[in-house]
Amino acid sequence: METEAPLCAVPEKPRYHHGALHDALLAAAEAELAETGLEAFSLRRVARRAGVSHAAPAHHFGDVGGLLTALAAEGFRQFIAAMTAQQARASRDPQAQIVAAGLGYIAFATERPALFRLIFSSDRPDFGAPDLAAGSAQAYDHLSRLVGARTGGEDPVDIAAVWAMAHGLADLMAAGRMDAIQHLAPADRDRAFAGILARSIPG
Amino acid sequence: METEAPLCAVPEKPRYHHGALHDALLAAAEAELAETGLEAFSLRRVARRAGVSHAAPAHHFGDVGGLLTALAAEGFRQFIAAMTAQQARASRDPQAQIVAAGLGYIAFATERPALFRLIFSSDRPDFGAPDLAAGSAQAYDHLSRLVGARTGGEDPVDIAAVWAMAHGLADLMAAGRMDAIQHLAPADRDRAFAGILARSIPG
DNA sequence: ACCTCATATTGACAGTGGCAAGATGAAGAC
DNA sequence: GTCTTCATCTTGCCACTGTCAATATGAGGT
Repeated sequence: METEAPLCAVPEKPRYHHGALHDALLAAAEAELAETGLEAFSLRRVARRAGVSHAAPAHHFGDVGGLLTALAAEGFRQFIAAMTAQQARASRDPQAQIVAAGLGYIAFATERPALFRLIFSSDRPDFGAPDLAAGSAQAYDHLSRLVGARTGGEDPVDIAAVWAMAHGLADLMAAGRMDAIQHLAPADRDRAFAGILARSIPG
Repeated sequence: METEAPLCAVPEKPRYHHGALHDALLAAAEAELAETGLEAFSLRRVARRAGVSHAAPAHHFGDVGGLLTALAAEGFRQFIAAMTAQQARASRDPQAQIVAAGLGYIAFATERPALFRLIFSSDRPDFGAPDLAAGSAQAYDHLSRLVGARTGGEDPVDIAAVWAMAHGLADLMAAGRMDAIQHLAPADRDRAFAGILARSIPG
């Protein structure tokens, strides 16, 4: 017979045993976070969005902190991906790579402000959890290597300078506080950011 | 008879008409915010701390957003005070003043992380409210003038660079993410911050 | 056929913000 | 003095939240 195997990752029919509820809940949580923001985030709303009972999320993730921890780990993966995406469009020059990574940093914060706040300005995820800690460390290492390629050694202060400049621009953009730059056309904006980011690069 | 008049601003006896509940609630809210953080902030806990009924805060501030708005406005005043306090200890040189303001920025974020997040990384206060908007604008103007004293004109991009560097360091410190610098002795830490802040100053 | 047990649901609990209705008492009018 | 007014504060209620224990379901192995 033709196999009715799960060709689609998200089955349409409401079944008691969902089968892929873990991933479906993560997707619903990410959508919910993007729409309602971190501060209005609710386990029960996520459950409703996924079309599932109100206690299902807790079963898979323990509690709201567990779900946000999983979401933050995924957030760090997307965060690193945003940086590498910008780097791929830039030249191999170490300085250009650092600037590009910074632009990716800012783009992520601007396009996914709630996720950005979850991974950088929230106490609710458990940053000691292996998955999340690994993501966080990987993000730091990524920036660290970029700076190292420029300076030769990996001086923590040099790394902190580059990191803080990118993070400051990103966080202020996510919060909508950079009026002066927010109103610029995208190309002008990126030029302004690139110029600012360059100031933080040692050498 | 001896007058039992309110010599003390905060009466001890529980009276139906508190008299200074507005201020008492603000103080309780600030303490509550510092202890439990922004994400666990609760109107009812504030009310309990102030020794008053659970609905009293809403009467004075409308809703939780109103209380947080008032708290954020007070936060901006303390934020500016933290910068000016550091500036007073530095030389009159424009560059030194900018660095000092940055150190005050960072000190405020480090010592009052919850308040810092309230004014920079929260959607709960109403930033359109007159008091709060004025505080926010005043903080920007403060930094703007400092940069202007250094460069002559007040180029928004120059201001953004200085602001973002200070903000990035402050936010990462408030989140406890700057491991490399967090472990330094206070004096060394300030020296490192001063060096990094200086990189963002134009000229 | 039967059993096992991860998967998901149901129902309850305390806690929360917000609202309406009522209680209190300070301040002014007569 | 008494009476009225009205901001202040409380009480009681509602819907909603996260978490827990108890229950129902059904897929896979024996």
